[in-house]
Amino acid sequence: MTHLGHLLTAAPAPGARGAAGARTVERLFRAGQPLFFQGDAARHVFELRAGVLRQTYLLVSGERQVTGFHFPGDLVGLSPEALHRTGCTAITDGRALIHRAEALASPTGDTGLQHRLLSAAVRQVALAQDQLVMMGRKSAFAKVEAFLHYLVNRNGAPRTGSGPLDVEIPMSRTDIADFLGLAVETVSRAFTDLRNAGVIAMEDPHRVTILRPLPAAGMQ
Amino acid sequence: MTHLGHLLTAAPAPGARGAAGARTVERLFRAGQPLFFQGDAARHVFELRAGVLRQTYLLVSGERQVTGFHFPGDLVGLSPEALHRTGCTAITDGRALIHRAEALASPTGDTGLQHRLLSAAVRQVALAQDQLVMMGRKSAFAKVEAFLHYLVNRNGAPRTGSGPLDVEIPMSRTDIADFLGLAVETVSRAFTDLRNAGVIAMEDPHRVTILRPLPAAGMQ
DNA sequence: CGCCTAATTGATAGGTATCAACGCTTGTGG
DNA sequence: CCACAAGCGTTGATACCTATCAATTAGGCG
Repeated sequence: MTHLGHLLTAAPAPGARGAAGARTVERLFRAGQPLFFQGDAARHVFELRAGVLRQTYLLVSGERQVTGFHFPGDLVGLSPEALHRTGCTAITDGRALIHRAEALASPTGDTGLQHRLLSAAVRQVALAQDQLVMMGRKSAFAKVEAFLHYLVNRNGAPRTGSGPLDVEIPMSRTDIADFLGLAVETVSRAFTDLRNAGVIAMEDPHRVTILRPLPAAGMQ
Repeated sequence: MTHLGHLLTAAPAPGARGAAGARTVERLFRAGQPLFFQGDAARHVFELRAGVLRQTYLLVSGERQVTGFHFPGDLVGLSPEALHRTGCTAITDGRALIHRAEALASPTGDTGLQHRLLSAAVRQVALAQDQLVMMGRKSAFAKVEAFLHYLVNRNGAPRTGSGPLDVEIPMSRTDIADFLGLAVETVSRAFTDLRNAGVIAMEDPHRVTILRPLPAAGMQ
């Protein structure tokens, strides 16, 4: 896998209403509001500036798979087809830049955006792989443990060494369950077990403190 | 998600030893041979021409997660970091074009390759999502069933309507197990159950025939 | 031939999905 | 202001499924 991460940081993001004109607009959204639905025409790419998004895949059986959560800095809405394969909904209030799809592939388009796009796509692959590793864990306990690790990394935590670490959990237990392929009750029980085991403290369901360092996700 | 799939087909692949010079070389590999290891410097991107690859993520606990299988046409080896996050091994004999990483991001580089690269990355995201949906299935039976569906789609099968369909399964039961997050025995039992249920016929472990149409993976 | 790996089948214990009930908060309407 | 409904999170009981250990068979290879 080739090193492309520097592209994201090297290319400055264009202003929402800058010289680029009407190609890019900023949009505010509120918690619970959908950004696009599964099956919609994929005409825009969203550059998340604030807030948390949930990407879901619906099955004919009615089951739901959360294929990812998105945090500020993520580019969302890429599709290999003309239609969205997944739907995307806001978990919290936030805002995003909306880029028109035409600017993405055309040679006359924003090459800076194109590079960031490639970088974002490569990063999305890596994040999906992380999720696969999470879901591959045998026990529900280990899955939720890995999920907390994932949250810490994605939230851009200050990495305060080995001390206690507060973690915001903006999504619901149901979202976590559909993310990890577990039942809601199992996720809830796993949190309780983590608390009883002294790994975390739980002030409320959406705010926990990691007391012991979590096991490393992979092989260093 | 923006429509980018046409880029892959629109841009002709450069010849292995064409005018581009020594930037791209072709490499033959044999079954079992590693293309790169987890932790290696990510200096090349592999454009698979023939054969099947297995991408794996090793955990410190010794567990292994297969993060994907690759088939001809795939671009393999992209990484958001300087090092490979996963290892890649050949399951069958095959061959691949090896592109140097420098040509990928530089403005003077092969723009055709860059576009194919973006398209491939977007496709990899979609494939990883498919895998997530597979792993999210509750029962082992449904997981293996979805895996067969996945294999049919990825092999570029002729799609002969509703008739019986032969499926090559180049990977081992262990690979499938680590791919789906199951135990080897469970995968083996699922195949047996599928045979007993009349869904498939199994001439040998690596060659099955789908007798009944598999349930659609998602929501159309 | 003997060793090794892969695949399969059996038996069992353990984990998780499922059904059910409860407390809590939120929001809505009387 | 209060009553009620609805959603979310948690906990309990139980049946089912799967991981695990174990044994067997078949095939490849030195």
